[in-house]
Amino acid sequence: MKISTKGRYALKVMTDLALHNDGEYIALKDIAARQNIAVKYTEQIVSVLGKAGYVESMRGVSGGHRLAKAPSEYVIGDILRTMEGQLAPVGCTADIKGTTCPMSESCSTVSFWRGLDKVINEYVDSFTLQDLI
Amino acid sequence: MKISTKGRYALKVMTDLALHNDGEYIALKDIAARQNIAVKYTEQIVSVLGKAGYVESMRGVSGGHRLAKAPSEYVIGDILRTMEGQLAPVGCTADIKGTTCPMSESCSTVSFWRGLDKVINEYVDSFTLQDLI
DNA sequence: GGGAATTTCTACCATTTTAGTATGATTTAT
DNA sequence: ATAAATCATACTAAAATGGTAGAAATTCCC
Repeated sequence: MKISTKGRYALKVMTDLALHNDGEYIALKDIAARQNIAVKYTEQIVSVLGKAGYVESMRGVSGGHRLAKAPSEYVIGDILRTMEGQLAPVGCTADIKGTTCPMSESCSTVSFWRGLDKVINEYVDSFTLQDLI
Repeated sequence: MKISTKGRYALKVMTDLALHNDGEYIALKDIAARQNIAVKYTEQIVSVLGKAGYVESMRGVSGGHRLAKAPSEYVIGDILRTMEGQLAPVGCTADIKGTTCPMSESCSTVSFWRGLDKVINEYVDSFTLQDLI
């Protein structure tokens, strides 16, 4: 029952960008140094965030990254789901690839898991990046 | 963000025992067959449940397992924590081996994670085995 | 146009966790 | 004695995790 470092670090990176959200591009190595993450690993994380449209990047000498939107427009749940995939705590509630567990009809634990799924997602969707800074 | 099969199967095993809670010992292979889990894997799970005092076992020909208490006395959160360890979604809130993350003071995401930890544990602690059957 | 700083892309890799399997010993009822 | 069951321990294949490494592409500045 763990959020991987991908999700945790992504949140750190996004809060770092939000705290330096003055329109300038911020170099990856500065973010990595402040958040104590390996530069090369930070690259991978920012790459995913960029493809999701959450950050804008600029190459070259004074390049770097910056937020694409205002901090209040980022829902934390969206960021985590982007990095982690579905936050569903068990596969049988998730409808992954359109397949559901064949026992789900008769399984008395399924509704319990669906409920857990719900409280997790409601929680992470109740915060924006603005709330964290 | 997943509950492992250990936790999921443990809940299945416990509900199976709760549904056949007539004081008789129930053979592992019957549980395994009904719940569609490999017998040998079920052994490992029941072993942990037994060491935690959740099930009573009897060896020999007409042996098996049964609940040690009434279904309403089992808190689901306890069962899951027994199988999975702490349910804390990120390590930095967990105090594992007495070590906390050195950045936790300055990390603005920590309180967010603590909150997630809280809603998860409150949810799983709000159900008993009786509620699932 | 050249060089330096930076992102971007692709591949690789060691360790840990997960989800079992396998083997065999021990206990108990009949 | 024997069959049926739990109990204990070791092993293993596959996947996920948490990174590293190297080089190419882009941009700015001189």
